[in-house]
Amino acid sequence: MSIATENFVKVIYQFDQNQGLDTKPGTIAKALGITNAAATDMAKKLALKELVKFQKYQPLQLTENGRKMALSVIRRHRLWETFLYRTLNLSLHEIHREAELLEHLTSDFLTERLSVFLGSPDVDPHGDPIPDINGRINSDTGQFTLLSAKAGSVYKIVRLSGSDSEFFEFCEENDIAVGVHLKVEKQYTGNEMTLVVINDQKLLLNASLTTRIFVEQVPNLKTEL
Amino acid sequence: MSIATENFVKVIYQFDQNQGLDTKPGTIAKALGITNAAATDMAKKLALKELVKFQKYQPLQLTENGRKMALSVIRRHRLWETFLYRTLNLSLHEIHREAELLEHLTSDFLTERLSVFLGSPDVDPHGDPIPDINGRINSDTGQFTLLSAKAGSVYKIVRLSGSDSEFFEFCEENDIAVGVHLKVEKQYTGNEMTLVVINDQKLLLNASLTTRIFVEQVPNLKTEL
DNA sequence: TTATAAATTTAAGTAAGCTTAAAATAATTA
DNA sequence: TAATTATTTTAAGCTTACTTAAATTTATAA
Ligand SMILES: [Mn+2]
Ligand SMILES: [Mn+2]
Ligand SMILES: [Mn+2]
Ligand SMILES: [Mn+2]
Repeated sequence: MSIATENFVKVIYQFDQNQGLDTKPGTIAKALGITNAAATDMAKKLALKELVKFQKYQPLQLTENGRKMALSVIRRHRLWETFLYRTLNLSLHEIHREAELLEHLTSDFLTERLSVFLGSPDVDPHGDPIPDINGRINSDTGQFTLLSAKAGSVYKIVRLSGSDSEFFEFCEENDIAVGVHLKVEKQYTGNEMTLVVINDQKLLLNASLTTRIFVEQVPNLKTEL
Repeated sequence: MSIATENFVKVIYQFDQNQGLDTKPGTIAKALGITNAAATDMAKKLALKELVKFQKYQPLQLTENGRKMALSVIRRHRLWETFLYRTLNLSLHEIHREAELLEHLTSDFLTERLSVFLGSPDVDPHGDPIPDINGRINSDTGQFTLLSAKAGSVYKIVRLSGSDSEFFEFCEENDIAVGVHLKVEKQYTGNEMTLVVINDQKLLLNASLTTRIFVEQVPNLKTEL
């Protein structure tokens, strides 16, 4: 399938995952940098190919085939990210930018060689789950965002969710990385601000950050650090 | 530029290198798997973009910009081949097949990171020269094909030129590889057959092979092996 | 509830990159 | 040289992936 088609089903899948974000043509169009008209047009064409369910004025939905295609693109994307991060030492935002292209011209053969070489990883360097060869993906991993973390607890960062370089640069500069432990000092619920401590440094994070930093409970370390 | 354009200027460049092969639309068309009409069409369009010089019924020629583009694609191709060969251990024909795609969606940034990681190689695993970042390529390296090698001399294989898997499989099965030494036993000039010895094994090669195996003189080993 | 704004869809059109069929030209063979 | 064959070019048409502009529908606000 074409690059345009692969990108199209991928953004539908991703917006569909982040429940709440609607998958009407306008949303897809903005994400892809095309006009609304083009997105509607594409949706109709992909409906004929049975990749997308299209009903006028309704949110777009993927068919089973569309979902499979999206997961296949995402698998290639995240395997490339892992490879570029580990072997070429690219940064968290560089790997995303390059994988956004490489994902489209990678054969099944190369994809599986990459996977084997990397030891069949199930998360990429951002902590994003890598679908397996059959499109199965590890959801429901007991992770949640810093926004809903409890004050006084220690957590392990397991995922940095995003694609813009500013976010990743900020994380890098402030020791926010997958695998790092942090303590939530206080939740300023009204203003959606969160005070955390990482490596003895205090950081006051707003919601645009805390909703993109996913953490996991660290049971036996609650009082340490 | 588009994938179609990159492939188009690349084959013109390559046919132009192998002096003798003409670069009329029909030749390009066959190489790309498109019709003659499509090749003529494309040639005209690329002439408008000043990548190709086009005169009815004449061989196609690259402009300076066209040549630069071709060399840039070839650089990306051969760096990928080197990378896939060294890190993922793909075979000589697998790396070609994959690089044929990857060459088109690789940013300048990634290209140079690849190059640095590999130690700025100047030949790929087939022995093909890798153009530098400015499009300079190491031609005239004192290499020649087995067809024109002298009987009784020892040579080092420096290049296996081709793209079909059958050729590379044959080479692999018979210890014909870049860096390997061989002795030319006899040249059957009339029938264009060459008898060589590699690792104590005698091999009788026809012209379709000897024209694709490039060797270099090995001055001090003439009598050994 | 109605007016207004926003989003979506339709319509018409474009460029890239192909196709087949026919016409023109060049190359080969008799 | 003339006739035949092969190649190249032109012409017309197709699909994909977009665009802008206008019409339609939905969502929001008065
Ligand atoms: Mn992409
Ligand atoms: Mn990722
Ligand atoms: Mn290619
Ligand atoms: Mn090569």
